[in-house]
Amino acid sequence: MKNETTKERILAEAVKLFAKEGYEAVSVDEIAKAVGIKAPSLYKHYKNKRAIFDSILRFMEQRDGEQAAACSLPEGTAEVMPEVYANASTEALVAFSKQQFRYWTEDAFAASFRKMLTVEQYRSEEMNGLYHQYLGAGPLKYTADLLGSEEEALLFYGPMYLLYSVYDNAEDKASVYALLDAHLERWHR
Amino acid sequence: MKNETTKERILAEAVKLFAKEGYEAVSVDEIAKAVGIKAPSLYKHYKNKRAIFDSILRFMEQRDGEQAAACSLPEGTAEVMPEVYANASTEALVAFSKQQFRYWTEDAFAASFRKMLTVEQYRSEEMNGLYHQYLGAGPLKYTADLLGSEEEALLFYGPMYLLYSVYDNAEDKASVYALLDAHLERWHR
DNA sequence: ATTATCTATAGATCTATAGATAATGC
DNA sequence: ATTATCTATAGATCTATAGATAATGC
Repeated sequence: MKNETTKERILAEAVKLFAKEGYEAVSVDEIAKAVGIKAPSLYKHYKNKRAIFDSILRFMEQRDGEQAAACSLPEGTAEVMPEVYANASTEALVAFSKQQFRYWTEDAFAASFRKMLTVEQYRSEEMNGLYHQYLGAGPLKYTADLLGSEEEALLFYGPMYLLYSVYDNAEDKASVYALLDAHLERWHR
Repeated sequence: MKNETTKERILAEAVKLFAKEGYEAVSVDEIAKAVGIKAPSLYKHYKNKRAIFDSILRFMEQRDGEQAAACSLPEGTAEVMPEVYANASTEALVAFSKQQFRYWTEDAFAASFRKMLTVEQYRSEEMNGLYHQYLGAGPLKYTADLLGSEEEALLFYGPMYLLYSVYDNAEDKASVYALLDAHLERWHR
């Protein structure tokens, strides 16, 4: 693969630590140790600890934009573009959901980011907003718009949302993917 | 109501702060301020900061035991007492689930405790275990035992689990209870 | 007389900076 | 010559204790 820069390694180690312990509980010394440098060296790459956190948010924002573009699903909300939503098939929703689940579980950065948002969600309005945008009310609303029913959306996305938690705790990850597939099967027949 | 002791007030304020910020991010000074005393006074009631946290866990453990006893639902697992599980009706599951949801949202201590476990779940094996016991794999397994199907259990509990998150973020709490009721309706007809 | 609170503070830890030294690029 | 790292450390904050003072119970 590509040679990661120190700046990138800091981001990767920081998001892992923030996911496990929460932003405040992680010291810059811990991050530095994980990267294999001394704490003051971090400050050559980031202005301060908060700048590392902010970079994680911006990095994810960028990646999310790229991914949405790559899988050609409508961005924006139903209000903005109702005709696109009306035309999207349930098949597409199933395929998209499966991909999203794999992304939030298998992609190391995304998985850490998801946990980080989970543990930071109550600390500020901003974090609450991002949590729901990426993982909570956001996907639920998106699903409701496509399925045309909030109750159906709950039945569709609720189990997926719970499976993230099951996945994180599962020894046998394959069995969780099997459960997800069985669940999603219900919607394309 | 009863006159709360300072020791109880400390517990109540601490769980609120731990829920919002996470254990490590909360200083004993913050807890003391919330209670309306100076930090050193806390140490007359608890040996140290960790003892406050531990008391929260023990208090919840006790309350959970009491509640389980009060609503006469089988404790223990299906392996231990399969005949009891087999006889329990889906009606009872619906009623119990509705009660559980109200407990974890309306009861101030339980709601804070739920959030606290959410933000502490990745920090240690113990916290991961408690999170799943109270909110994740525990209720899911319990439901699967009663419904006799893991997939059905996902459909039943997944939406409930997601609604906790929706509830926390909702301005109109009543609409969330309406959604929950509509969801649970599916299982008793 | 005992218990709860306070002020003052020790000792640890944490963020960030200053300035020296080593590594890298022209 | 510039950039990345290091050591040393200032200054802030945090947990916990010591000892004085106020409040409460017999």
